[in-house]
Amino acid sequence: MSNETRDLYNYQYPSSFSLHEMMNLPTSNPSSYGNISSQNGLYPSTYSFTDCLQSSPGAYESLLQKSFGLSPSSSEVFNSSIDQEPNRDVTNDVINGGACNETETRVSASNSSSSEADHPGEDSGKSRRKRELVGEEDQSSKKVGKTKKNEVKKQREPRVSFMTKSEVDHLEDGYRWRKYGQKAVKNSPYPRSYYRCTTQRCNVKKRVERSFQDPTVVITTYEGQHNHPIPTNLRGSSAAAAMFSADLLTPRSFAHDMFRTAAYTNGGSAAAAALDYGYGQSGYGSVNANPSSHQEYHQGGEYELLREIFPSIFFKQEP
DNA sequence: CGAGTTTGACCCGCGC
DNA sequence: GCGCGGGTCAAACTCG
Repeated sequence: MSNETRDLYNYQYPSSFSLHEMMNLPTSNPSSYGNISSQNGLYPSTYSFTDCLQSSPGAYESLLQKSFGLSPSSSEVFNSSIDQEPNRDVTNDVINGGACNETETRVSASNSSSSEADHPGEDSGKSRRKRELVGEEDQSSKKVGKTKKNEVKKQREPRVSFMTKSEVDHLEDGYRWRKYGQKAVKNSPYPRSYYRCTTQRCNVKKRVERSFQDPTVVITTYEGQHNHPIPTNLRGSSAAAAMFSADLLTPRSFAHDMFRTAAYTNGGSAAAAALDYGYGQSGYGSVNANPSSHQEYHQGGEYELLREIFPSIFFKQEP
């Protein structure tokens, strides 16, 4: 694990980590709010979801642009905060959030380099090196993986992580993911699952783990940017697909994740919908790009609710 | 039969 | 140099 990653994690999960304390919110009703936080250092580190809802849709889009880097150069914005103030006290930056929905989400982002992002479709890091070695040197022995001396130091994709209060481990974001690994996390009873985008030449990855200090909190970390549109057949809704812009900036899917979570946890059909994708399949971290689950979600009314809440997002652009 | 999951083994970076 | 832990691979397996 790189220093950068450690910084990111230290930043998010200080030893005294308490979601409620961090959000400066009463613990009696922990599910009645949501926050979006940013670590860019240029904007308030935490945005209140409630504030977003109360403000105009345009203001919310503006927020997304700022906090998720939808404006031209997201990388630089997020990069500086992680590198410059990794130990910043999150608690001090938290804005109080009122009743909003029943999902709380914190978002952070990091980006140590953009070289991979400049070449979407290329694999990164060890796997590529390993494959090259296997292919060029010895196909029969995959254990002979020696690092090439002159190889440029491994560069990372932009990373963004967020915490979501959810019973579901793997939040659907519209993309299709293939699980390629699972590891036990040190000092945590919950494993970490590794997913990769199933689209060819798209090397976006995401890690999903559950906070051991607050098991109701799911920590999702995205790495990289999608270089393809959302599989529309998964959604069955052009409006939902339109939520994701053509530029496919990763953060937009985070927003979508939050909306999804909000919908799933905000209403009577939420539990049933949540059960439909995630638990009850083959266990921890099953892929959930499930058309049927979406349909249930859509028909359950949450979709319409979100359309009302975030009209500018849902109706932003039709391709 | 193809797509996705599981899981043990392996690789590699890092701290000591 | 060694051990640890994170990340990845890939064969075997499951499921629709």
